[in-house]
Amino acid sequence: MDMEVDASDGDNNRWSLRKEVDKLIKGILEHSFSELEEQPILFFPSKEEYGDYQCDNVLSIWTQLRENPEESEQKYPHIKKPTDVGEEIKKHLEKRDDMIKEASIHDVGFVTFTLSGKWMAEDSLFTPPHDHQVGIFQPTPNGTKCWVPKVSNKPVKGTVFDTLEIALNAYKEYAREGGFEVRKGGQKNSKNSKDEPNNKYFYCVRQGVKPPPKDGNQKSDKSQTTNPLGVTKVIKRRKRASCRCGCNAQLRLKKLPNEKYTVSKFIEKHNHSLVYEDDIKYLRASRRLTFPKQQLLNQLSNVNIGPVKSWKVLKEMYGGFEYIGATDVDCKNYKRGLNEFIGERDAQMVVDKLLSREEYFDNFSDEIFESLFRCFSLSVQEDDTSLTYMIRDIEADYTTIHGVSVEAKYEVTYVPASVEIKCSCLKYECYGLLCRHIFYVLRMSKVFHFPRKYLQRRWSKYALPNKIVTRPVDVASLSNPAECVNGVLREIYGTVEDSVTRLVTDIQKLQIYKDDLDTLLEHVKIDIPIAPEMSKKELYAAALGVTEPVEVNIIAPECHNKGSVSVKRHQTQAEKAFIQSKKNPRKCNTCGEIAYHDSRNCPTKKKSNDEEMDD
DNA sequence: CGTGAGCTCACATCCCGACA
DNA sequence: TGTCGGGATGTGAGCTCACG
Repeated sequence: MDMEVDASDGDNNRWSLRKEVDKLIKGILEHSFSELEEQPILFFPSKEEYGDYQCDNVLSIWTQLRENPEESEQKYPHIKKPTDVGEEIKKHLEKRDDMIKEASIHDVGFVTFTLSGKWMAEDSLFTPPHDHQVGIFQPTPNGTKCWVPKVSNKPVKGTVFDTLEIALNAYKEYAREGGFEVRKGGQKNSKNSKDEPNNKYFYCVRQGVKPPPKDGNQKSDKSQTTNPLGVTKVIKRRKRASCRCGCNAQLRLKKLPNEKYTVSKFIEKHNHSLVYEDDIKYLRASRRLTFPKQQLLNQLSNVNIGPVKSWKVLKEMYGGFEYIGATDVDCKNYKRGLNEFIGERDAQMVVDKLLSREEYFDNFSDEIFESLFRCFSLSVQEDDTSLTYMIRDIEADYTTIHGVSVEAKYEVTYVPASVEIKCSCLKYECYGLLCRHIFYVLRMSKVFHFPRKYLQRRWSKYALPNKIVTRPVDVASLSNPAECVNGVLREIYGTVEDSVTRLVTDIQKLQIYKDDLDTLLEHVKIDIPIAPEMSKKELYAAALGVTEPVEVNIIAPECHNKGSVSVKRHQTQAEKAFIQSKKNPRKCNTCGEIAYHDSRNCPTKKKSNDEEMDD
């Protein structure tokens, strides 16, 4: 039983199936064998046909009764053998026919029983004690029950939302706090189908009921398939419970003339109990593998750490699985999706990535050439330490919308003492390559050697990284936006880590630092209230730092390694000799010796073969 | 059809007892 | 005390099913 909670957990006052069963057996034992102070001994039976629970108190009770046979004979005249103890328990179990579907006795008198499905499904039993309940329970006059989420900020009728997305997010947030999940419902489109719909419905995820199987499409628990070779295979169908129970809670939105949406109907009553506060973290709305976490999963997978181990790493990092916001299964599914996304396109992706770099980096020598013929200095300003050139680039002229050509001018600042140079075109900052304007200024300043500090390691023959993972020194120089995000993320981690390292001894300052970060987050939240939703594919592409290949022309060659990897433990010489000693020697037909070889692998034969090869 | 999640296989790793 | 064998358990990856 999935819902089973350890009955011994005294701090937990929540309703549990096991506790109810425990209570029942305890009552029976107290009633029938009052002075024995027997505690219920309950197990899950070893065999499925025995039912849901097995009560093993029989032997314990029988042993105690045998200690004082005469006294027991007086008190329990009907008990003559262990099976009678079982019968006694069974009799009382059967009296509770609302709760117990079936009870029987096995072996020496163990009682096994099955719980009634109707009893388990009864809502009142699943209603947790009042203080643990999320929603407010309301019995209605006609006897049906309903639950209302206890949330202060609810989308009442008449509330106006700018877009459907905002409305959905608001309802989802309300649902998360309230303890239920949201599903998108139908919509009524406007005449122009490209426009946003006129009406849109959002429902509780338990809305509706599971549709009955269509005639002729009825699926039994087991079905048979026959493959082309005529071999029939029995497929066992999995049983999956539907959570739909015809709940009517919903949010209906209607488009206003100003393209905004208003709540036209809001039903807040649910016909089922809501999720406990403790379990809200398991709701889909609370589970989200954020981009940084996806990044971590991806990076760890690069060093052969799979999703489950990565999830455990996250658990340690965040101080408990409830703070991760994702289950291990979420991590596994993400990894599977990522692998699916890559598929056989890995080679294509690598090539595309390199080609996209080529797009950004044109021929570098051209840039020096262009500095000679396309760039001219318009003015030079000189102060104590630096020179500021205005450079006119005749190739970079651009036209505005009114057809007027605008001359491209760039400002280059040069500090001769430290050979510091910066151009307003920001090419170096973007791609790590100096621009033609800088070359022009360097030439004018009679600098005839390439400034060492502007020669990045990656353009040199030492470009191979020392480590597998390197933190980029210059984030802006990364070639595409996806790589930029990863780079910035690493920089942020680094900054935070550095700050904490410095502040680790000063808790007060660390707290101030944390508060400052919270303030920054608040600013971001005001700026971007809802995190933009990226599609799965976009997320995978971003995580890998690639764009999804449109077509696949390059497929990685299949690689067959010579021989196979031995999974056997390495044997020492002594061990090999020991194994050899157990074998019986045999007579070799080639050399005539009695040894541990035969005519096929005779050393003399091998020797003669080698000589032949040499000839 | 997309997706969450169960099932299974094969391999890796852990752990415990036996033995040198 | 160290090493080995082998069972138990953990894990990654692929396959599959069924809900929505």
